[in-house]
Amino acid sequence: MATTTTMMNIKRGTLIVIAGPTGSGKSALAVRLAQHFCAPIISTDSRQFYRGLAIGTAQPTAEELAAAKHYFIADRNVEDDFNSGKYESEALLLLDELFKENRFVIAVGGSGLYIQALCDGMDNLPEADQEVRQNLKERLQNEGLASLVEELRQRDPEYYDRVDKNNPSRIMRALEVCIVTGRPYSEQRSGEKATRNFNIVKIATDMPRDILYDRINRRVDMMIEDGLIEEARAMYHKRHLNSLQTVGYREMFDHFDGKITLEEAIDLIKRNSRHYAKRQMTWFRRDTEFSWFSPNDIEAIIAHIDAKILQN
RNA sequence: GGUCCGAUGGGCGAGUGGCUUAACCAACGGUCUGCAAAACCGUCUACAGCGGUUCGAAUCCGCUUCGGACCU
Repeated sequence: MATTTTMMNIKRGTLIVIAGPTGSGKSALAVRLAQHFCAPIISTDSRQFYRGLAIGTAQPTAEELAAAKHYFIADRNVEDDFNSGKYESEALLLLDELFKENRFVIAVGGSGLYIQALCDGMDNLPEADQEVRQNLKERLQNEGLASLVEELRQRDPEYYDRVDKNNPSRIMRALEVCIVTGRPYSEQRSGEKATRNFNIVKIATDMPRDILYDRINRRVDMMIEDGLIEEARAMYHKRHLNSLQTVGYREMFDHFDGKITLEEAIDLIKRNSRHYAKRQMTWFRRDTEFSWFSPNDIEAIIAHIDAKILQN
């Protein structure tokens, strides 16, 4: 389809984005909004995509799944390669279909990078080349981070100036792109937001910190009651997979290894979930397009969305 | 009543005269373009109180307060 040259952007519908820290009531809110706006739901949660992780990633319940059509929930295997770039293209394709039938679609989940990919797009960079990445990992092991940082300095001085030189992940990704494309990483970062053919309204859920932490702690206890231990055990032999580098599973794996007791594992899951929630809030705070609401304040949220729609 | 031990930042816990902001955990703030529930960074200068010794005390001495153990 050719890009429109008319003055007005023709938007096909509105994507209502619900974000917020883990345990803040996003899923339930999304279902209520889905019912109100007659909208399907797509997940923006980087771990709820996978089958077999229903308990530990707090996938929507059977009732929630029945109450609204959900996409990107348990629709692939933990072995499947997936990342924010693939998510962007798959999600856009899906939205194209959904907006044929719906004026509204709800996107809910806590993965900031995936939300960003969906709303603002990713630059056209190559995704991970397994061979190159493996090689970089080995070099990190053998030569140390300093060596990789030095190579990055030579290949991409501009990025070198502003990267976090303590962060192996960032260094390796930048190098990976330099090596695969033969051009500096920073040169290929346009920094421009993609334009989408739908409107976007961003809502974030918030609540007092002590209440949030209490909810997180209690939810972990519930996960244990619901069978998280068994769920993790079933994945134990796949523990090396990226999809299982996930709060709730890593700690259980350590417990299965005998490194920590069950009690310790549970406490660590709580702690790491709280840490995760904090990082999420940092991410969403930075994105000033978000409007923050108590997840229970449905009236205000709907009013806010209605007002936004009128503006568009 | 007596003897002895102890008292360190939110927690734990080193440090026995002069570089320790100890470390670690929690908490708080932040970074973020294909592993993102990942990876990484920053902040929180305490030594029970009072007096003394000393050029200098968390570290030595005395008293006080509080805790613990033991004895009669």
